[in-house]
Amino acid sequence: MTKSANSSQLSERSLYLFKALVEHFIQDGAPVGSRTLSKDSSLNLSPATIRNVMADLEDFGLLDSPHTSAGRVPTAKGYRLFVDSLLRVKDLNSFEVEKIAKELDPENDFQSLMQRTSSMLSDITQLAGVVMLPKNEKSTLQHMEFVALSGNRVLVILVVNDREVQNRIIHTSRAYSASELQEASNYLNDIFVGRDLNFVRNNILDELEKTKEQLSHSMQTAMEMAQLAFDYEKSKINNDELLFSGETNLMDVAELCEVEKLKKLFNTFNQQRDILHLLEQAIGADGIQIFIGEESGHDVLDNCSVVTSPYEVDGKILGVLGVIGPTRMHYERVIPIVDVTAKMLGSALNQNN
Amino acid sequence: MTKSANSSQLSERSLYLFKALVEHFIQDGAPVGSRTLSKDSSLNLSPATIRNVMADLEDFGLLDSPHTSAGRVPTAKGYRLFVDSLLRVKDLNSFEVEKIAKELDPENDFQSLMQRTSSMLSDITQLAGVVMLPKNEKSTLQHMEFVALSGNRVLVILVVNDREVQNRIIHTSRAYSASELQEASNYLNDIFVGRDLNFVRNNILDELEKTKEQLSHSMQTAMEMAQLAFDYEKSKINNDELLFSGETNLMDVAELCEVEKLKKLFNTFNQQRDILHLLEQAIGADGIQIFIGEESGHDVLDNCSVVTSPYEVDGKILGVLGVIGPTRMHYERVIPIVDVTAKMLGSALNQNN
DNA sequence: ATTTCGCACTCTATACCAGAGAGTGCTGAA
DNA sequence: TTCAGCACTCTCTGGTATAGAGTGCGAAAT
Repeated sequence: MTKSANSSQLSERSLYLFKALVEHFIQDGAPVGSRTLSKDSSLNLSPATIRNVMADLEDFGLLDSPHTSAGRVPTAKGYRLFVDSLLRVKDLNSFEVEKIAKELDPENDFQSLMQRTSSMLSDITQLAGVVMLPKNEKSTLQHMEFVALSGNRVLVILVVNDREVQNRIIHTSRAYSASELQEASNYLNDIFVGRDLNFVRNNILDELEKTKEQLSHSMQTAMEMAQLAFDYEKSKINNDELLFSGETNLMDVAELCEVEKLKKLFNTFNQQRDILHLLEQAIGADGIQIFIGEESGHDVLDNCSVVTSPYEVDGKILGVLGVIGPTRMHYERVIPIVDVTAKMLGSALNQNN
Repeated sequence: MTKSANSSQLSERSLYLFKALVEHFIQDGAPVGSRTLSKDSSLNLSPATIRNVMADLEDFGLLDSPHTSAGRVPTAKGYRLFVDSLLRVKDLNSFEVEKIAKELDPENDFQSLMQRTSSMLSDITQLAGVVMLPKNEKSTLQHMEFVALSGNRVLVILVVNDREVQNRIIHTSRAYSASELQEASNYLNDIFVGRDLNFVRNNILDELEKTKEQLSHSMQTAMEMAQLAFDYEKSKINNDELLFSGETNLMDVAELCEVEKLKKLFNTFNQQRDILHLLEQAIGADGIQIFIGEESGHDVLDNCSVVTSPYEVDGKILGVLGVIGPTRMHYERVIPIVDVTAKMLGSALNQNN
């Protein structure tokens, strides 16, 4: 102990044993004792020696024992060391790559591509999958269309960012004819196509004011349309920025089998807020990022790890996807899955772009 | 016992006691014993007498005892009798009606109205809410629009049934200009607006063939558009016909607190199939319909009841909504909530129609 | 004839105890 | 430095005893 406490580095052997212990624990879920590890690891050491090493590892904060006679389990810090330095990631077999590729067929439209990505992640890992939809901070308006409905109602359709369609119903002061609406939309399209949506929202009235002299009739229509359409937009809260899948898989996880914990976790998923916040931290990361247990800063995720990766098109990061599971998960398998999925989603989006 | 076995009718007093017992059980969740009931019910009977009555009720299949010394619980048949004949439904207080009305503001668009209905149901009952979206068997096409995207891609927008917007991306053999697309959509709109979507799907090519002589250029464009747009339509599976809310509320229900059961239940929700099937049975019902425990025919719902009501516009039933909870739920409260919600949703849909 | 009392009986839940098993830490010898 | 030995700690399991709740039934009371 004196030695290991002095040296800030752990010996090769200690690390080897630590790795063996973590792998063993990930496999079994039960605290690992010295006897087990002695048999298990290829270096022939007696349980007693291993106990010494384990005591050192515990001093370093890498291991913990639930109680005196229960073997050791890795701490969050331990997992951190494990995934950062000791883990050797497995390559995916061709069958798995095939499966991912098949699910992420670029032929799918945007929304269903996202949906498929999420459920594929949960399916293949048997954990919970999550996909953050692209933040549309820089949404450019591509097309605008008005359709007359019955009553004094008009359906507004906005095509944004070359793929996304938003629609909403507005109530107008009077009924408009199809041709009036056509005229108004032509007019507005001419001015605003290619502009940022926020810009449109903020400047629409001013812009229209400026060009008031022109064709006053279609102007009037356009004014009302635009005003109503973007009033609505302002009040709209987009509450569905995350797509979850396979939450029920987590019910099989022994660490989470208390109903109370599960409830909190599921509620957190439903609220989205906390998870969104977490994933936003990963958006800047260069590739895979892993949040282990308490590291995430959210109590509900205490026994959970989140493996994330941003996905990008043309080098621009659009969003983040990942997998949520117990800290005791098969990182060597989950990590490449998340990695490959992020890359494939990026390229699928690129193709269908 | 001889007497009650002979007479197929239960005495007034037995029914009164039965009702008291069910109410007591719904309140507490614990099997109800003779002593408790004797104190509780206003008619002054000794526990022994009540025991006799309870034995009769058990013979009738209305009660069951988990074991010899545990008091009685209602059976599914018992609940049936209770909700059909004994239950006195409470009126909602104005506060609750207010709340429902507020959530179901007709100003909301169709999709969010449905979403709000579901979450309001779960919120107000503290159980799980479910709303079946209208089956669009008779979808009439109201408007059709093509928007050119980058690459050889075209965004197809269909407005259906005066409220619903469907959109999809098709890949075309070459790039089309905005004006070509405009021409094509004008052309197709002229022919098909107001027709049933199935009709359009099946006859689109024939119809176009018939009018081939006319303007051959816009025809060609229209042909390709139409074909691709509705090919896609054919392959599309609408998997989201139900909107669930508040599933996690069920985690508090004592009867379901085993993780295994919860998992099965949640999976059933996700698959939608079974619940959809159940709700379809309620679509023909005249008003509130209740499925109690095993009656539903799905094992996962063994300890659950489903309270449903169809909602309608102009006397036409559009779909079904309801609440899923433990058999031991406060029917006298849940029933009017479901009832009022269905009516209010109907009128909200009517107004925004 | 119905209701009630008394009593024996059944079943569950809880606490307590003992023993087995797993694992540790420490000491002293190799 | 490693390791065998040993005392110790803690959990888990099974058995037993006991209290409590509730029943069913026969006999007495109304």
